[in-house]
Amino acid sequence: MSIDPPGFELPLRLFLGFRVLIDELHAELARQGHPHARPMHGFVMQAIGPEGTTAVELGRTLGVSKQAAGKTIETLERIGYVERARDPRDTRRKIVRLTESGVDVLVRSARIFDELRARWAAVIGEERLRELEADLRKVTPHDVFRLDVPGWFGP
Amino acid sequence: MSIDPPGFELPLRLFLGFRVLIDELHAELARQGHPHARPMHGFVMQAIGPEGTTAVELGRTLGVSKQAAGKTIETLERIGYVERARDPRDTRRKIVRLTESGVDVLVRSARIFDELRARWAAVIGEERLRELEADLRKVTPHDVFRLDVPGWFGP
DNA sequence: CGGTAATAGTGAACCAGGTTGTCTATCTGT
DNA sequence: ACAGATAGACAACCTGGTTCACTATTACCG
Repeated sequence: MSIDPPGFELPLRLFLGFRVLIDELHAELARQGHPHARPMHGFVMQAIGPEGTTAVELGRTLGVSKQAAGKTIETLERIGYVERARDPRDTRRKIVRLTESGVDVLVRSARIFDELRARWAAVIGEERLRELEADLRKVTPHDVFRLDVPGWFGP
Repeated sequence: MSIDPPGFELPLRLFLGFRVLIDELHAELARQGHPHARPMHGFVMQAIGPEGTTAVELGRTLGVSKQAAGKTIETLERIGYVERARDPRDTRRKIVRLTESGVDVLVRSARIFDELRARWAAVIGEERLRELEADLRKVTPHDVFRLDVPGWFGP
């Protein structure tokens, strides 16, 4: 009744690879003065983008409810990665923008990810790593957001 | 201020690859009569194994507290994938075992994962897929459980 | 122009899963 | 035989998700 045919390994390895990168990213971010950054914050801030967004818009891009997006924004605001201001042309809207600190996280994350990628390249070879990325691109959706990072555990 | 250097793509693709497989697995499981199965259930049931475990033991293998393991077991019990019985030789312990239905999920999951893997092989080639798995094995931990699937979002 | 409909944000109640702390019941070992 | 370790359960709390309900504002249209 042993259940571990080849098919089981692939998703596991993909997830472990992801986890290794994310864990090392956040260990390094903590060392660099961002101990409060959480895995999803990077994704969310990436989704907010340089132009800013609103809760509804953010919810749509991330594939979660506007209320969930609102809560996440609140958290990011509390940590100081984001700030909100009313839109003068539509006073219902509140525009969410990255603060300097928020941008700093993204910039550092980018640098750290590059370093981690280089470490992988040193282990398996730059050529193989490029192939790996190319292959993954072929079997994954092109729309890179809508990860539903939050939510794929739920109902 | 655009932030998307090469380093950002790798973790994203790994995660997307994982998500695609998991989502398709559960879509298919739902079609095959297991609409209540959740992503983590598979991992947990895999960790329970054919011999059965206890909450404490399960917590240790998964890398979560015994209470968390206990809650998950409760959920699995409610769905009917697992059943508990006192250990006659140590009446403190409650041994958790997969039910027929639980085993059925694992068997079907294995089959579905194999099919999904075959689909990927058809797209990128069996050879490249084997290389991809081999490369990931080199950069990920060998201990395949202790995913901390639950918990890597938290503090 | 004014009334209806759509939209943005918020709050409340709930759920899943995680944590820690505490408590009881049951071994285990000296 | 008793002290200490262990298994399980319960409570309180956190995060991040959901839906439902409500207000305030804007947009559309007859």
